[in-house]
Amino acid sequence: MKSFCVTTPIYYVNDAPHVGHAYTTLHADVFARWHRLMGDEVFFLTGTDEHGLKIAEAAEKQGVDPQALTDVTSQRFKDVWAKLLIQYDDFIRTTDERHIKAVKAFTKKIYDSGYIVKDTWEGLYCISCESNYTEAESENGLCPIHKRKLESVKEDNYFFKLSEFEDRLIKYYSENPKWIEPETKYNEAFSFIKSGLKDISITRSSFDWGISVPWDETQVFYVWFEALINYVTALGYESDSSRFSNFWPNTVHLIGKEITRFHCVWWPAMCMAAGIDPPSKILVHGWLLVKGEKMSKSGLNKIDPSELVDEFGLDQFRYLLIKGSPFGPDSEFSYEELKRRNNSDLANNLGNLLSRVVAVVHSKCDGISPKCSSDSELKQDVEDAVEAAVLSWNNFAPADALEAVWNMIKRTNFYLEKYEPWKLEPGDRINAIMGDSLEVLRIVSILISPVMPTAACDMLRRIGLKIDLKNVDFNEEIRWGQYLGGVPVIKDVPLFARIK
RNA sequence: GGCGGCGUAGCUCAGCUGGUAAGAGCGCACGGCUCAUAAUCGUGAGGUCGCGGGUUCGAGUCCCGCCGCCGCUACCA
Repeated sequence: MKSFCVTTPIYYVNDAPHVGHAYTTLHADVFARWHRLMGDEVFFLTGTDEHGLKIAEAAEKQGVDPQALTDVTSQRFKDVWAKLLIQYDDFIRTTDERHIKAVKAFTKKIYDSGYIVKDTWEGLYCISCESNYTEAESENGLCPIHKRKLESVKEDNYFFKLSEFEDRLIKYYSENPKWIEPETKYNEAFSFIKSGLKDISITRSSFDWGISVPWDETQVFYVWFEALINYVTALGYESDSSRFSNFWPNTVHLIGKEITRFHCVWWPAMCMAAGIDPPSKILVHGWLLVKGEKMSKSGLNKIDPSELVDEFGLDQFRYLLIKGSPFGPDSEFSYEELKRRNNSDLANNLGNLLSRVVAVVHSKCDGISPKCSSDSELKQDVEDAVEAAVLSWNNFAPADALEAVWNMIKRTNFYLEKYEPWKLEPGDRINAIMGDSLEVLRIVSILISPVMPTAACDMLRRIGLKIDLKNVDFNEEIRWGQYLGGVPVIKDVPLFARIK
């Protein structure tokens, strides 16, 4: 059995879940569901990142314990994922005891190998921004935003000797040209590495909401350095070697483009330092833009995924998010576009196809489905579409996979128009046409099930089938000619409602 | 400043190593149909492929310059 592991970033709990988070997590979910459908052993990991200064400050402001605060804010993510039917196998929190233990083991290993050393961090700090700046960013020693003088700050910290991994990273990148996709992000990270790497400060001593350094209790790890380790924590690093070796390094990380460097430069070096292989693949996606602006916590353009689920329906929202924004480039996200796509792709094409097929079976076949024919003229188109969809799924291009499926749907609407079964007298001809149409619907429902799990089941129910999609031999089930008919076809409300 | 990307029909975008008459979806217009969720099917619109040069028998597709937008250029979740 093949294994497949997919991860999302762990989300910083300072931020309320929005469609941007949902975009990443939903992609991970459909990839996981696709691989489960293929019969692979799947591990889908997500979670929350809960340490760091910002959380400590927020907790203090509210007069609560940071752990109590993150218990609440972490739960918000779980709630949204439940609403979106995100089927993760594990939800890790960086405040979990298992993570703290794994971080200590992981970093101790690096420390013992001599790749973590103590040094002094010096930098420029803006009190208004509460953040550090580099010489290059400062404007004559002034903060580029507040135009006030930057303070020079010094702190004794531990440093990760990233510079020592330059050659190994270059070698790794050269030997694995497809390990980061899209290619532009690979190039970006690679050129960053080739331009020379500096050591990075990985601990803080000015606050204590973090994981303490095992060999120096006066310091805690910088959130990023610690957070990345979650990926191996959950897979059983130093705690479950059989699971770990089963899923690592054959793991796919899904990330947004803003965190490319941490994942594509720091993380592989950290793995090398700790003596494990880097992950096999990192997929970088762009942003969802609202009127050209990134949807983010700081902007006012945050969109709550729950509201869209309420508006469009669960499966509709899942489809719209996957189909509307290809994985990779930035893309515009608008309510108008969602509505249009919902009405044309879902209501008019797929939903209406189901309705008209069911209606004709009722009016011409007494509501009992005919068997499909083995030599339908639809057969070749369907087989081509299946092949294209499978290829796209395996290339992590779910929007393209859906496109291929919709070609089958359009083809079938055309097929009905061509033979006008509603005009024919009941008989073999009608039976063949309707049986073939039902067969397409059966195959469609299997192919869309990773994206629209409940709609897929509902379609199967309506065409009189009881297929447990959790337990099918995909290659067997997807072949043309399995719709045997002879079962009642169910009339019901439209599968997908039109909006306004 | 350095490196890289983008600018194709009203909208969102495909167009790999240059070569059948510039494409798709949506929207729009007209026509057909009436089984279906005013759904579906057909036809169409006539876009200087950012601008200006160049290479070539032939260039969205290669080269140069220009304009506009964007990303990366180290510690922001």
